[in-house]
Amino acid sequence: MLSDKNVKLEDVAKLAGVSKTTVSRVLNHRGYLSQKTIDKVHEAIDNLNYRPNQIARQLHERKTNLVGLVFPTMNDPFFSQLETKLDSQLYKLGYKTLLGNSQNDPDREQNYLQQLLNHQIDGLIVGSHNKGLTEYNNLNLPIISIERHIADHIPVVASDNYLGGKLATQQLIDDGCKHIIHTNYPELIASTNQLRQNAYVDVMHKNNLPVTIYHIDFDSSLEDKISIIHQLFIEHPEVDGIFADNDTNANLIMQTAKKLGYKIPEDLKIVGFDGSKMVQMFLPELTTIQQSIDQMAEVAVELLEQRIEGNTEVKSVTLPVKLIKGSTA
Amino acid sequence: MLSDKNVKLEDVAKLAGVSKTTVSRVLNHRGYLSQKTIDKVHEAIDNLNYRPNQIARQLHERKTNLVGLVFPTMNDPFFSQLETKLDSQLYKLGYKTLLGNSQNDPDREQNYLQQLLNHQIDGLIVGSHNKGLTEYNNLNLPIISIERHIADHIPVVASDNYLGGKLATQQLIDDGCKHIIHTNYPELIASTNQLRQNAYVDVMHKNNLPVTIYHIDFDSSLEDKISIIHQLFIEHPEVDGIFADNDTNANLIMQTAKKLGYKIPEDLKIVGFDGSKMVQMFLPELTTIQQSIDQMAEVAVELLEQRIEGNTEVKSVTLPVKLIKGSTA
DNA sequence: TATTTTATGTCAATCGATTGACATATTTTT
DNA sequence: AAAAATATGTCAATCGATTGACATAAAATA
Repeated sequence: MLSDKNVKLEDVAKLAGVSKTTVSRVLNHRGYLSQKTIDKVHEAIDNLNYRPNQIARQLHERKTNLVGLVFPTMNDPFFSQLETKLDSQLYKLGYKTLLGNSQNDPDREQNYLQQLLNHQIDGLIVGSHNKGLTEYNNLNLPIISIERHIADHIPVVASDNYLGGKLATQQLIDDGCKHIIHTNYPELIASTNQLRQNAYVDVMHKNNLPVTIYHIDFDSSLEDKISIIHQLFIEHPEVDGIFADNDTNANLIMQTAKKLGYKIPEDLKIVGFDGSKMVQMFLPELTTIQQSIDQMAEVAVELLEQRIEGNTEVKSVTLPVKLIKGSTA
Repeated sequence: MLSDKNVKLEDVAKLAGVSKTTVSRVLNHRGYLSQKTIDKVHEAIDNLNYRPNQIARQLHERKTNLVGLVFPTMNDPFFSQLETKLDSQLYKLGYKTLLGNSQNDPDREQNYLQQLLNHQIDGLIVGSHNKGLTEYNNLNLPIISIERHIADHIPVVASDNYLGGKLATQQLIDDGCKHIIHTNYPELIASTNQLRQNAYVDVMHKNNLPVTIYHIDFDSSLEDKISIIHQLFIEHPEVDGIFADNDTNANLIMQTAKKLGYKIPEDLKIVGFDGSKMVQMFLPELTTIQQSIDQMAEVAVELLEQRIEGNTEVKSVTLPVKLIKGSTA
């Protein structure tokens, strides 16, 4: 078996009977070259199974074609769809994806970030939830954020969360619900989830309905989430509508409600948020606010590319949402 | 804002008033050093926000600490859980993850593979479904495969698929099913899915029951999958049990069956395969064969590490499965 | 005081590919 | 035949960090 790793440009040159410079010219299509030489060199490359060492090339060009992705997890319908699409879009532009899933652990996120930077990534797409990481502020690196405000100069790609919250709440009201509860994260400062909640509060107020919010931490265990949901039903047996901040929680709420004897949608109506492909597949009955997840990825990569190209005037982008009508509301 | 990208070791040396060698010694803890110098250097590093260029370091050490993952997609419960855990385990060993999701497109997989190799990855973990890619055979690179046979010398980490198929089929038989259909991929040559099917066939034969298999391509569209499932019910209205080769298909089968008026489990019993966390969450009622997905990732990373360390005697590993009893069978 | 040990510096090579400057052949075109 | 275009080579520097060889101090120990 030929060992690729140790074959270098020089070996190709030797075998083809030409100079290093000529091989480099063939590889990079520069200068004058005869067809004969080009063929000879390619033949040698094939014979030796030569592969140019990107590391050496990158060192010279000071560009790695590596983009880091920093997200809390991949094992979630929303993030897995998003990262899949990001990877796919980056691939089209010739970038490779370096993972940095932080599991929402701040230490780990910071550490990941350091490592990604050490790897000389050309850019970064961030969608992690951690608060208080100031590292991002001082980076001299193209960054795009998804659904999260990081720093003033970092463009954000986000859904029209306020509209989403409005649509969800209004749907429940139109369905005749009087006691509508909203679930969301406990810490919303930097998250665009705040807008979903704001819309809920505004619409409820406008309709003179009572506002009730339960906090479900994104990172807490399944058991803890279910326990909070149980508590919700115990403390508010009158609830007849729930607007969950994401589909995963909507699902848990549905399952818990069914166990407690609620009939959906007769006794209780539910609207989720996200509308990922996976949830559409496993839970098509869920009425939800669908984000344009794939489009978010497309736009994020476009913006990042612009930043990498040196454009400093990159603006944040808001994307449309739409209500997907299932049978739960 | 201090620009990190352009700060190099030499700048640190200059600011600290020491030589490049001394800075390098501080960074790599080599040779004799006074505390005073160490402090001075660290201070300069902090002031300049210096970060050693990994590319340069890697070029010298000929090690990148990068591991490539080649899988068909991330937007799938099984693969997303697997890749999440792989990333997490690799992280613990100091490796970063370079993504290569092929969408099961052979050209793309080959291209990805080339690019990963160009990036001088230290190792590769493969779980893609593509057949006929001979590239893997000639690579002088540590590779571990997951649930797929690639080449004789490449260790495979896989579940006890035969046992899984046996448990699933037996469960349906124990439930009194007489007309049990199995769904699986059309091309099983390299896939360990073959064993699930073999077990089904064996158990059915032993019980003198008729064998019926439908092929659902992993990569075909949702519509095509559903269409095949529809056809299944049209051609075999007598079916009373289905053993699906994965939970995603089991889900589609359930949904289609319900639409056609089947009651589950009264009229039709279903057993899936995979038992990922996400499916457990969204479809807890599904009876399924659970693979030890997290453990697969753990073992794969362990084996890869051994290969990277130079151990050429790395053996394939088979992991246990267990039947998770839901309400569908 | 003589001898180690500790602390730091200088210098150059290395990792592998790229590139600019320059030289020297061939061809091809006027 | 002269001028221009084409084809290749040599050489050295560069990208940034690492390292070995060697030199030279200063501090600690015998």
